Amino acid sequence: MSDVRVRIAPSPSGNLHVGTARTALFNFLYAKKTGGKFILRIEDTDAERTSQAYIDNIFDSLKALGLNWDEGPDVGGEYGPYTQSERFDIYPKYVQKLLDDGFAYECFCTPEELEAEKEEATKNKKPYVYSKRCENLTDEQKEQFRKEGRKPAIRFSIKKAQEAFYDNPVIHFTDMVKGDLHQDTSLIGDFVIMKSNGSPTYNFAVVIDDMLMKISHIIRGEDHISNTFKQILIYKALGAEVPEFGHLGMILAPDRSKLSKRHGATAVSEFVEKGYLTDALLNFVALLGWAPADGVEIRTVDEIAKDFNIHELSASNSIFEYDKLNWMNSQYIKKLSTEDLKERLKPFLTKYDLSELNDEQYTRMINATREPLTILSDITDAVPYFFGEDVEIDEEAQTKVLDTDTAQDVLKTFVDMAEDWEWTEENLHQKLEDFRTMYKEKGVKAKVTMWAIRAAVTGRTCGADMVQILMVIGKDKTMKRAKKAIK
RNA sequence: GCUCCCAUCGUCUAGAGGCCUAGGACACUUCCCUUUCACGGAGGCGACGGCGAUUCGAAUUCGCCUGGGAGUACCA
Repeated sequence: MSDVRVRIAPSPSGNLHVGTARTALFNFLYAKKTGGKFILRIEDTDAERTSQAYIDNIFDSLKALGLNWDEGPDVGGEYGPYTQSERFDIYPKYVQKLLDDGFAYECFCTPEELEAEKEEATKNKKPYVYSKRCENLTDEQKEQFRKEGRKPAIRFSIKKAQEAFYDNPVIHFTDMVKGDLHQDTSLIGDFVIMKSNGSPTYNFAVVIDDMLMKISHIIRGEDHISNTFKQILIYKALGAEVPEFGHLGMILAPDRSKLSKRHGATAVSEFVEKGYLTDALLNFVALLGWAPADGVEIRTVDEIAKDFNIHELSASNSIFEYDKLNWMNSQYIKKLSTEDLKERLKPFLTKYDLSELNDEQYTRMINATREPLTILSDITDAVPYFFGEDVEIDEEAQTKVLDTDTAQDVLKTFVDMAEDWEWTEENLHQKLEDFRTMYKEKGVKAKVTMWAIRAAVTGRTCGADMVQILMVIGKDKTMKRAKKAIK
């Protein structure tokens, strides 16, 4: 078996999409599993839509996901350059070869003429297939067009290629995930491989690049299936070895439409900004189409790679549901060390003055509030009461708790007694327990007792463990807030 | 319109003729734990799109229908 070489070839017309990330992951896994190479190629032939910011975003996102490439624009490699726009000078040679071998021809049709053909086809409810009117132009006719100032595009002759390599116009290939796939080539129009401005089209450039980069397996979205037939014909016409193909189902939004901006985040970087961990995102996206044999869903890329088999991927589309991603993210957050979490949470705490807390207090706050975090940004609204002298009392805490006679009584007693308490974790734990017991004997439920203190000190009816809160806030602030809540 | 792909709980999936009164995970829900929220633990709800065919036997094979998705550019 020849060396496995797979690639991810994003087009920098946007930030790295989660769908692209999943495709990259499956390629990466395949390379890892087979000991092959994973290559990154930037397909920026459409200068109009390309921007450096997007290229940077693609690099950064892929790196953040840990999908490191063996060859690519930045790291180089034997078969560079790995940026398509830097490869423009190598395509004409292959166009010429196709021209010489009769697999391609010049087309002088104007956009208007092409448009008219298309309209005619739709009017007659016929599928549009290029008329091939330029396939057998005489030299005189070509000369005439050139005199008119027309510049030719180069089209690939589907029929010539088909007849040269297949007995039947219906051609087949075996897809690694979908199995036998077929297409009637007579329905494929002679597509342009080189635009009149001299730049190659996608279908041509990919083949040349994949061929020259010795890509052995092409794993990509199923939206490329129709391209695959065209590309196979080009490989054949060029006398090149046709790689293996594997087409993945698409990722759809919950409404079954294409995952787009209106559904929320679509780019990996957007998920990160929202507080998703790249490991969780990658793990989640791996499960869209792949299932672990042992049922253990939370696993690292290495663990996935061990059991990964491209032939076991699901052939169908899958829907991107936040519920499971959220759950997975919370699981990954739980596994983070305190030190790690402390750092990762800082970007989401910028609205607070962290200098109010020393390291011990900050650590304590994080440990006390980390449990319910689904995404890192949840921390923002979970900790306001740890900062500032006073707290904002929310409505529920005020009316349902602080306004009650019981709460007022509890607070008065608390203020009296706590004045003498030694402010250590162990002691507070004991004192509060005794406090609850005392009230329980008066017929006040433990949680009602605690609610009063919590409402006064945090302004809320729920939150982190009270002992931890008191430890972080300190005795002075606690007493101050408690007194303030007493009417 | 035409072509191609796909089709198991709401979602992600296991299942490659009898092991399936269809398994797991998320979500939802009940209970337990508990100073609140949560976490955790134990349960529950919940699916083979329809119709034919093959077979002693079909979620698993075949056909048709239906539904969903994709492609149909001198975009990638």
